[in-house]
Amino acid sequence: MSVTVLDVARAAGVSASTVSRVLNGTAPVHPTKRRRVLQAVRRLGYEPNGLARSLKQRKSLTLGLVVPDITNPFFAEIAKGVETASHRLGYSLILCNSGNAVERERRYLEVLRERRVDGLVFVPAGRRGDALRGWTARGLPVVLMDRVVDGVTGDVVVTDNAFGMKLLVRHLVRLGHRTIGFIGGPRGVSSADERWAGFLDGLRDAGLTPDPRLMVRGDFTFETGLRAVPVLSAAARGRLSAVVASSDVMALGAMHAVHQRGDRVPDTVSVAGFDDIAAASLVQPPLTTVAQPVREIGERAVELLVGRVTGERTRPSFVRLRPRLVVRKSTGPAPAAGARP
Amino acid sequence: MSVTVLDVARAAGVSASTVSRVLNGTAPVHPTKRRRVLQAVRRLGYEPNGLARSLKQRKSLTLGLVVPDITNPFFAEIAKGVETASHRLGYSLILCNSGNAVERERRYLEVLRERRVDGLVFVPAGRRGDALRGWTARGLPVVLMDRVVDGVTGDVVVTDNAFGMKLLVRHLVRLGHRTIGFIGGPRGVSSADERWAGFLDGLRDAGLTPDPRLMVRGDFTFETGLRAVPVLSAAARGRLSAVVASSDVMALGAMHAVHQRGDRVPDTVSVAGFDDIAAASLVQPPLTTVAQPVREIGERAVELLVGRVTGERTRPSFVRLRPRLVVRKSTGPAPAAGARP
DNA sequence: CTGTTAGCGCATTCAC
DNA sequence: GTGAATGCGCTAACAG
Repeated sequence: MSVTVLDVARAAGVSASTVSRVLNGTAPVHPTKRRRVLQAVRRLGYEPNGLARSLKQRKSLTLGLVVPDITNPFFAEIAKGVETASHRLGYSLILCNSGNAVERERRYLEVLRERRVDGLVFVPAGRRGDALRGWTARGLPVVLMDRVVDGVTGDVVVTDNAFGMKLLVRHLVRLGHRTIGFIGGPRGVSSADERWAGFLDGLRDAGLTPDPRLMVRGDFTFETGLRAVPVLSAAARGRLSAVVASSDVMALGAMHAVHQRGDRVPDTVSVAGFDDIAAASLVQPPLTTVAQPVREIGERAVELLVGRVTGERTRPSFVRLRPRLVVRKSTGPAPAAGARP
Repeated sequence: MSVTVLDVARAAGVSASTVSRVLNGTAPVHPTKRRRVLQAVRRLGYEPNGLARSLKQRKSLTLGLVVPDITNPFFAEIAKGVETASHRLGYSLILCNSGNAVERERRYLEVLRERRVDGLVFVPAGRRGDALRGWTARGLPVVLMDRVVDGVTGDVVVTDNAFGMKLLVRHLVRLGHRTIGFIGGPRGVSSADERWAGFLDGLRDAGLTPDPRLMVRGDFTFETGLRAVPVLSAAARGRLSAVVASSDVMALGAMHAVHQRGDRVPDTVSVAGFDDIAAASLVQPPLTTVAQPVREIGERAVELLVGRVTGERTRPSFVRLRPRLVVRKSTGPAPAAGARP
C-alpha cells in the first residue's frame, strides 16, 4: 500500500533503523548512507506515518480545542490564536464545538481521550467542571481559557475582567455619567461574575451607590442586549445616561435598541462593551470597549499546555492578562439632566 | 501505563479478541462473557487507544478542515457546519487556518497527510490548486467548498453565485435603480468571478448596459468596501443610487462609508451584500443580502467526503446550492434624479 | 462462538 | 555507526 521505512531502507541498501535515524536526526549516520536514504525517500515519495509514530512514542502531537461556539467572534479569535500557536509548536489541533451543551462537551472529551491528544485547551460551557473530572483524574494536561470552573486543577489563562470593567466605569464617570445601566452575563460563568463585581467596585470607587434595579443579566447574545434596554430605561425613570454591557455582542444589541427607539448614541445614551471583537470598530458609532488580548490568550494557553506536556513544568500556572480600555465614539459626555430617556 | 485490551481480557478471563469483539460488536459473543468483559472495562476504566486502532485499520476517522481565515464570519459558519457533521458521523476534525497563504496551506496539507486523515474539506486560498496536487495524486479524497480551483478532481460544494447575484440585481432594478455600483472580490477566486458575471448578466437581463467604471474589486475585507464608495461615487458623477458588494463584510464597509459622509441608507444610496452573515441582520439598517446556505454547505461537504472515504461513491459530485434573496432595510426605492451623490 | 497468531509502521533497545 | 530484534495496542484471519 503506502511506502514504509522498510521500503526506503531496502531502496537505500540500509536498515530501517538507519532510515529512522536519518529522518529524526536521533543519532549520527554516515554521510554517504545519509544521502542515499534521503534520495530514496524522495524517489519513493515516502511520508512518515504519524499514527505509527504516535503509537510508538506514546504521544500524538495533537491537542484538543473545545469552545462553546466557534461562530462567536470572540471564540473565533481565540481559536485562531490557539491554532497558530499549536501548529507553530508542531501540534495539530482537533476542533470541538460544544454548542454550550455540557453533554456534548462530555462526549467530546471522551473522543479526545480516545484519540490520545496530549492536552486540552478548553473554554468550558457549564459552571462546574464536571466534564473535566475524568480528564484531570487521568493526569491529562488541561488549560482553561476565559473562564475558570470549580474543581479543576489545570492551568488557567484569563483576562483581568474586574480591572477592565473598572477602567470602563471610571471612563464613564469622568464623562459625567451617574446613572449607568449594566447588562451582565450568566451567573456562574466566572468571567461574567468578575465583570459584574468590577462594575460594582468601579461605581463604589467613584463614590456612587449601585442600584440593583439597574443591573440585569443577559447570555452574551445580541438579543439579550437588545431586550435589556427598555428594562433598564424603565428602572432609571428617565435618568439613564449610559449602558455598559458585559460583551460587545450585547452592547451592539443595546445600541441597536437605542437607535430603534429614535435615540442617538452617544448623544442621548452612551453605550460600551467588552471584548473588542472586530465588529466593535466597524459599527456606527464605533464602540467604546475593553479590549481583551485574545491572541495572547490563545498563545499563552498553548505555550503553557505544551510546557506541561513536555514535562518542563509541573506546578499549575494562573495567568491573568491585562485588558485595555479602547475609547471610541459610542461614549460621550452625559447629557444635561432632563434631556434623558 | 494505560489499560489495554489485554488487561481487560485477563481481568475478564477471556482473550483479547473477545474483548475487541464485544467492544466493536464485530461478531457475536456469549452473553456471560460479554457481561464479564463490560464489567472489567468499567472496573479498570479502560479506554480504547484510537491510534492503535487507526494504525491497524488503516483509517484514522479524522478529517482535515482548511480555511483561509476562521475569524471571517462566513468561514466560521462553514466550520461549524463541517464540525457538527463530522462528529455526528464519527469523525474528528483537524483545524487548519491557512491565513490565505499558499505556502502555509501547502505545509498544512503535508501535516494532514502524515496524520493520515481520511479526507479533506477545503476552502483553497490560491487561485490554482497547486497545493492539492500531492494530495489528489495519492488518491486522497477532497471536497472543495465555496470556490473551485483549477486541476482538482475532487467533489465540490458551492453556492450558485451567479443566480444569487442576479436575484439581487433584479430586486434593485425593480426598485428603480439604474446606476448601480459593484464591489467585486479578487479576480480568479471562482465565487467572486461568478458573482461578477452574475451582476453583469443581471444588468443585461434588465436591459441595462453595464458600465465598467462602476465595477471595482475588493478583497472581501471591510476596508476595501469602505474605500470603494468614493471611487464609485466619482465614476457615477452624481447618479449613483445603489451599491452591491460581493460579500456582506464589504457591504458593511460600504454602508459605513456612505454614513460617514453624511448620506443615508437606503434614502440616498441603497446597499446590498452577499453571504448573510450574522452581522447583516444586526446592523442599522439591516442589510439586504443573498443568503448562502452555509450550514448545508458544510454538511453536504462532509457527507460527500465520508461517502467517498467509505467507498460508497466513486464519481466526483458537483453540488451547486441555491442561495436566496433576503430583503431587509438597506435597499429602497431609487431617489428621484438630482437628489443623488 | 472463541483463542491463537500475525502484523499495521515505527522507534528503540541491544549487540556488534 | 549500524543492523536485528522487540513491542506500542489493536483487530483480522485462521483454526478450532
